[in-house]
Amino acid sequence: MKILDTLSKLEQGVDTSKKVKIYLCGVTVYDESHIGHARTIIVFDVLRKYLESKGTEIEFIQNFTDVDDKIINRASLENKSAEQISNKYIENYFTDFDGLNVKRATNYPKATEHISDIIQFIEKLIEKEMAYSTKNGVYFSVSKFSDYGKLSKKKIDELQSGARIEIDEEKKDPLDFAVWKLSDTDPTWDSPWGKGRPGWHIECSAMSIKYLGENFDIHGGGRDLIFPHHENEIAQSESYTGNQFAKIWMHVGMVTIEGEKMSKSIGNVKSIKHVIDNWGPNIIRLFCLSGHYSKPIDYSEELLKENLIKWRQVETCHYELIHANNENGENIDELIKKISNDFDCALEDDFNTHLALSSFFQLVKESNRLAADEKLGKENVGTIKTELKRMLQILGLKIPEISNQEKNEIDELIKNREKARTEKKYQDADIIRDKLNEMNIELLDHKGQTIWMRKEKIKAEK
RNA sequence: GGUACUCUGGCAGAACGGUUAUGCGUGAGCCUGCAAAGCUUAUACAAGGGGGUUCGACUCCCUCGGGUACCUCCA
Repeated sequence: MKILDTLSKLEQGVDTSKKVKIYLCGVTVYDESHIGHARTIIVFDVLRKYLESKGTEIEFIQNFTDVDDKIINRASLENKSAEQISNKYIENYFTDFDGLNVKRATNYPKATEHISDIIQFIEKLIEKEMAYSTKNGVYFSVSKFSDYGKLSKKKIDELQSGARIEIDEEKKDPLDFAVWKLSDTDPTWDSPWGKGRPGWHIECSAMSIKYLGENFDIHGGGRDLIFPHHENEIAQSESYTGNQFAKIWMHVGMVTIEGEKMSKSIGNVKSIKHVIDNWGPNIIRLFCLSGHYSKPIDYSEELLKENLIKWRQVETCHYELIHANNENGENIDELIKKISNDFDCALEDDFNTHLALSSFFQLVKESNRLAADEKLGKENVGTIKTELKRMLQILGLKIPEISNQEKNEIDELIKNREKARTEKKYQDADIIRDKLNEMNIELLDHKGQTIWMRKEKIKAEK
């Protein structure tokens, strides 16, 4: 598999013959997760599911930033401890992402649980004279790291002319950033430099190296993290180890809302709760995968609706396959093989989920075409089913299960409707159909048989 | 202002230096007792503006313009 690396700007191969180690910068737990978080996390979810489906072992580490001024502010605002706030939003995170059918990471390390690792990390930076302490805290000395700016393609002298740099007389250079902040406001920890808390970037350096080693395969996150977060991580980590940090930097584009950027001040932040409630997990996942991961994607009713229609086709396909029993099926093994191969090739080539989705929908269309032509024979159903199942699994899409009891009930009602129809009692037949509709069951009248489909209820559809 | 990314038909979104993307939408048809769903078929002949390289550019280069993100410990 090849991934376009932000640092080298080249497509770099991922060695999938051995365990692949991935570190994803997760969320700062001070508020609800939104559709932007969902996109990044879903992209990485599909990446790992694809690699796992190929038999590659994945170690997937995703952090929670649970020390941050935003958390502290929120805590004082709500009269709670920082821990209460972060715990609340961690719990919230899992509710949201379980709801989106995201597989849990191997581990979710938290900054607060790695303070000693962080202190040890900082000590070594000081020892190497890459960091120094002042009366405000410990700072990383940017000028000592000659490659500073290599990820974000920024030049140090240009950065210095930036207007928003805080004036801190204690710092040797305005670009230097805190790795340890001295503070008396909780939460605080003791350190060789005094009571305080870690800076923002240091946790990811310390934790990624702790769990994945000095030189792991993929480091990911949203594009907005390139600077300063990932730039600083590189500076700290490579100073610490003396080696190359992540092999590949993979950054996911932003989600805009109806063409505008998503921001609290505009008030257009779409929480995951909101989007799941309105569209359900499958459509959100399709939406998040509908563009190339590196490019921005625009959240709009129109696009969501388009994905809804596509999802309906998938549902139809699934139920047609369940009921398929035509006598003379068409052999399409070769075609399925090609679609399957195209799907994989798309993902292998810089993880192009949009192209992979077109293969997926091609499979769905092909299957639905055969069903319409009554050529969905018992022999070819197996091939399609297997392939569909494989793709659904990788994409993290799920068609809800139905209990046998419910199935029997449905079959019974359909039988009654068929009876009414043959007797031309159409009013009676329609009453039964309406009743089934209320159970979210739609009927499909084929020539020989009526089949039923449980369509996911989508609030936004009405 | 700087840096990065980006700009393809009504919308979304690909490939490729010379050939139809594809999907949604829209029109027509099939199926149906009627619907719904599904299927078939038709439809866009597009490349932000301007230059250049080339026999030929959507694809390479320059330039102008639009968009998005970031520009530091924190609004």
